Amino acid sequence: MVSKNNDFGFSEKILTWYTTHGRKHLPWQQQKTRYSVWVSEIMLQQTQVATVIPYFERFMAKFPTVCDLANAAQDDVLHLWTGLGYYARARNLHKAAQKVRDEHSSKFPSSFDAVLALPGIGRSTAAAILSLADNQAYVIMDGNVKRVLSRYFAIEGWPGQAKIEAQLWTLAESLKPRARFDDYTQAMMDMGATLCTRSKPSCDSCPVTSHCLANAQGRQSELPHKKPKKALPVKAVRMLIPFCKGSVFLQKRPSTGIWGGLWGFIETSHEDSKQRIRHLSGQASATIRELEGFRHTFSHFHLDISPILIEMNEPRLEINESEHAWFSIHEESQIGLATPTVKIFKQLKARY
DNA sequence: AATCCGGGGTC
DNA sequence: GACCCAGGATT
Repeated sequence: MVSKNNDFGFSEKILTWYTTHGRKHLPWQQQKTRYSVWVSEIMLQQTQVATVIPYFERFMAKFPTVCDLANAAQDDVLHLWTGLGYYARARNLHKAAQKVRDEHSSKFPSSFDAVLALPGIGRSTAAAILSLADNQAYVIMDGNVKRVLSRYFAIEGWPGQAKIEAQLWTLAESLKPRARFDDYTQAMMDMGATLCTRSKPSCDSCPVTSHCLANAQGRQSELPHKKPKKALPVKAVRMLIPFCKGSVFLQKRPSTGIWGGLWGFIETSHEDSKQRIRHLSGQASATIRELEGFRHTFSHFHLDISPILIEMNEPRLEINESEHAWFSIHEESQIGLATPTVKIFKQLKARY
């Protein structure tokens, strides 16, 4: 038996704090079901609460049940995800809903292993769904918990590292309460989000500050240790924009890779662009002009985008690749678009 | 174990 | 501009 870290009563202190100071009015905390909690947890992966709220409201209004989601078209699902990022989350959500429909009689499973087997759900998200929606005895390990525990135990090393993360899981298990697993999960997230924040934590208001090693050592700003950083590489692409009578020509991107499943402009390297432009504009008389370029930064590289407008008299294009179509820039289509695509749409609207 | 996958809030 | 956020899948 591992020595208990909760002799001090860590979880009891956290739960008492939550009763008075926790968040209880977020949209996904009302009429909680495993389905609604699941949708919110997926949206909240690597995404802040304030950003998620309007997306969650729209999503639940459009797909009130897991069955509605399973039966939806992928383009409809991705459309509601436009601008939220990490689009694989939406594709996995859709696939998982179909799995629930086909293998669980449209009822979101309640066993940990069955939930974990759904695409897009890992250990922490499975634990969040089952603790928050069902009060099952699981603890989570998200960015908030990592920060709280890294400080409380003065953990050395970057929490994203596998060894450190395993250590944090063990500590989190050792602090698990005997009941109120739903409140405890929410409380730990609230602690990290509202009190044990990344910068300027409110240690004076913290219910466990008396036993916090970071506080005792005055190292709150140093912990948790930061991710080792490295310089981001720069890539450059041209985006070709065939334009005719208020519509642009887009292609549906492959489901793997960047912006998977979204619709976007034809991308070429600077070297190949001349030939591609000649080929695209050769079908009808066309005017070529460069729009203002801009940089789009991902977590792992910079992308310098040079938009090339190809104004055509007739929407005639001979493209052999599948999944191409014209879309009006003035009417909203029910498809998923990446943020740079939306940005170019806005440039075009200002012009026409 | 390291890399891939976005976009935006915050400082 | 740097950092990071209710992480998981892939390699």
